[in-house]
Amino acid sequence: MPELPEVETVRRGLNNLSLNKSISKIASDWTKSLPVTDEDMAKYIVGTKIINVGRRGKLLIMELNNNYSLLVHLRMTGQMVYRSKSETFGAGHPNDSLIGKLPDKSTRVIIDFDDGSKLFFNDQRKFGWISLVKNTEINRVKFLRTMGPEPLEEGFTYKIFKSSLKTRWNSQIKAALLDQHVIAGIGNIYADESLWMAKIHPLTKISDISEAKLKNLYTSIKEVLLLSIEKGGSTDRNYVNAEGKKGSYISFARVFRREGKQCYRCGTIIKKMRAAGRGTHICPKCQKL
DNA sequence: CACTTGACCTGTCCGC
DNA sequence: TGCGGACAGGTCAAGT
Repeated sequence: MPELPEVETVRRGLNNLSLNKSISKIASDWTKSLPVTDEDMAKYIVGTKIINVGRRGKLLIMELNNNYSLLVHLRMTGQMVYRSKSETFGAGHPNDSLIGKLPDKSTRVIIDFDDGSKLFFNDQRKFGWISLVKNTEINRVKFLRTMGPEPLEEGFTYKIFKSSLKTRWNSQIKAALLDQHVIAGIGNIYADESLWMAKIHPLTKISDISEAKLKNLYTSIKEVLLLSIEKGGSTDRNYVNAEGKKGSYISFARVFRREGKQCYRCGTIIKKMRAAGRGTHICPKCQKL
């Protein structure tokens, strides 16, 4: 689920809610969700505070005040939800809250703060994880070391975009967009959205894409990601922000999950197909191979 | 090298 | 209502 806009929304929420509170406890009932020994938890996590939450691609980086960090990957169904001491149910209007009382059956990790508030890592499918890393070692984490450029950073020029794509010049464009080594943070939703916007068929070989269309794609990626952040991300199924609320981008989506409906540009019926092994949505008229 | 498949998990939906 | 299979937003390893 969570791609760059969703992870960025969670990051912002956690930065507002969870900083500078002393961690009194951290516990998990599923080892793979928190591959940290009890000794290391006691030594490096308990008693520390989160002083900043950063992001690289789809990875959250929660910096502690002891030169260690917790890396959080939400994968498909992960959630990081903060609850103050008095909150049992989600804050705000019930319509934008997806989850109720916590912990629930998908809660994998609970972080307790000394003011009685808690941070819940929920993850239905158990693919996500929270790991502990010394700050000086972060750059050596392979996943981070080999990650492609951040599409919303200033340094992400068209030139960088193109040279990054050159590493997979003979690949299909959608497969390359999903590859975190090429560009960080794009997943199935925003790959479909940006390809629709740039009028490129997902199976097109990159070397066959015209310079003009490639430039459109570069612009489209940034536009789509920025719009989604503005809408608080996409809640297709499980995704919620740090307050447990849904994002609204999905109702603005141009093609994703719009199978059988009309293309907003030309009225043609949106088709679902497979590309890069994933469900893929296209307008057959706008996006020709 | 590029692409596909399977694995990691749980839950939901659809057809019979 | 029950059951089997397909599918779900991510990533990696192994196979073709």
